[in-house]
Amino acid sequence: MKLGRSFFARSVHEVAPELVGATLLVDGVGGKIVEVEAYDHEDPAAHSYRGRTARNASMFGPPGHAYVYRSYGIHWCLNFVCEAASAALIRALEPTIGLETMAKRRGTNEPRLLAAGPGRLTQALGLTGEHDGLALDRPPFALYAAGEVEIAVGQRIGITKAADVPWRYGEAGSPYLSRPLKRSS
DNA sequence: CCTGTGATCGTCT
DNA sequence: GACGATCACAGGT
Repeated sequence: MKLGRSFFARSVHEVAPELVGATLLVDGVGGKIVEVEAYDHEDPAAHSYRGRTARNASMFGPPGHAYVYRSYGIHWCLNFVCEAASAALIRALEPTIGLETMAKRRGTNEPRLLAAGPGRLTQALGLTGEHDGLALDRPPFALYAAGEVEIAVGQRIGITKAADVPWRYGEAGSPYLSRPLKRSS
């Protein structure tokens, strides 16, 4: 089942865990989402926390669109916009389709290193700032609902503000996570 | 396994 | 002018 705008027009805290196990393709290349983090409007760690700016405009747009931003001046990071200026950061994929393309873009043949981390993931999928604001239910994006997956929960990675909340979700035991997660539900 | 560091630059203060 | 929702690599345990 394809994921459309209605799927994303909810709280990011509902949407983010449901994205674990979903399939994400960009121009037919991608795999299974295994790691996601939630960022909401009242969250000091969220880009939308201090209101709308040129960079975060997509977070204030309609749900079901991409928010892509540059990280550390080097990498790109992909988010799925949810309701109320919130977004889910897509942190890791289990590569399934287009392995050769991803390996070429990443410069490695190690499957584990193709998309384990937000910067690696965007590089593997060929995502850049040009994809910021694009709808997720139209090409080049394709998104399919998750099957049965055991979810693990933990603290978000790489932030200093609100670092304590358990808003990181992943597939328990997956070797494709950016970092391990403890089993929970 | 772990910790530390450099790269690199747009964004916001 | 400081600081990142990161990554790769180096070195020590």
